[in-house]
Amino acid sequence: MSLRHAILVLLQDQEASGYDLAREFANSIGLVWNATHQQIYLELGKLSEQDMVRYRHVPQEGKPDKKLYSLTDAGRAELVRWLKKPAGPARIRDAFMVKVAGGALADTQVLLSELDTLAKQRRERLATFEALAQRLDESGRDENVYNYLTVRRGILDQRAWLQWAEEVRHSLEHRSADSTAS
Amino acid sequence: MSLRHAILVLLQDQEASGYDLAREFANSIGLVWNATHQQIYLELGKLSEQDMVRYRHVPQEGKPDKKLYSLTDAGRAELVRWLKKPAGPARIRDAFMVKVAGGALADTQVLLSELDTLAKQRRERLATFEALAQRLDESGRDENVYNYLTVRRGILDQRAWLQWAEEVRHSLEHRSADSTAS
DNA sequence: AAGTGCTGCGCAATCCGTTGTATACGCACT
DNA sequence: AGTGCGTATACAACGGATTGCGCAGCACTT
Repeated sequence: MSLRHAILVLLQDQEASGYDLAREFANSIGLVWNATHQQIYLELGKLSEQDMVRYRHVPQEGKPDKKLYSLTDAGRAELVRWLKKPAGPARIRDAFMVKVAGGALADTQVLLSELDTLAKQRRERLATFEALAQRLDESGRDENVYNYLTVRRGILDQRAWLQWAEEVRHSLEHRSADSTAS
Repeated sequence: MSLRHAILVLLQDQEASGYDLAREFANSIGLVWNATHQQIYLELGKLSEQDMVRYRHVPQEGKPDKKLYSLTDAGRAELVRWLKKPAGPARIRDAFMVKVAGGALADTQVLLSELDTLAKQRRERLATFEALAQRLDESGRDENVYNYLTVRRGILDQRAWLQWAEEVRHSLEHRSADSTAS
């Protein structure tokens, strides 16, 4: 249960609305921890009840009003406390990998086309991250170490996945050629 | 909601007890989809109510009795059906990565020691997977494609993570040397 | 003799997360 | 004029997942 801590981390740098956070969870941090907007608004509600964050109402023109949240001292303290104790193991739910494992019963063509779709997404992300890494590298290095390392993780992860995808394509195309021939 | 499908995939090859499945979820498949024994037993219960799996009671000596589950035709049909429709995006919850992102507030030494612990686990897994890959490679290649690809994913993933860990160590040790000196 | 760990199954409570629905306005496209 | 998209927040219902607890016997260590 540390969606709350992920939110606190994001609010550490800058104040943000629930909507802003949702976007960040869809991009950068999303590779590491995902959450939908409903979860985020709910958690922000709890956090502000517990005085870990505060918000100020910001009226806008042409757009709905928003609430900009920021950390309180209690929130920062909670974050520091959490950072000290060991993190639990990472958890993943990768349905596509489950499919590959059960591939013997699957239609190879279906798997291949899904692989393509996913590979495309990964390539896009990779490009985004590489651009981001370069920007971070140029403007101040040491100040952004933690952001930089996070982005690097994203890059290495995408590359590893894409390399694996190549192997899969090779194996499956080989297979489908066999079965087409027979 | 496809813990059920992960279970069906595992039962595709061989009959297994809930306990066996739990072990597999802690090892091989665990990298891709995780589940605890309570979840597994619960899901096996539902699956057998819905006639997707059947079980036979196997008394044992010196050990508790067990139930060996296997797929029914309905279960196999459900699996095939599921394999056809596109998988949702992968979801992850990696608390350690959240910590790195929030590293500015963290104690560098704590992060480094946690990194070591995780790296050790990853190295062990990597060794296990590499051994497994070699065995699969030797005994029949094409029959085990899907297992082989799954294991390959594990290998590439561990390697990417370990490479990243090197970068992190480098950056953080540099940092801690700075702060010690100042 | 007591503690620890492995094999094996399971219930109950609670919490987390997903999905569906709702509201509200402006802008762009068709 | 209608449809869809982006900004912005939020509730309700359901189902999935975690945590805590419990039982039971054998093997091995301390």
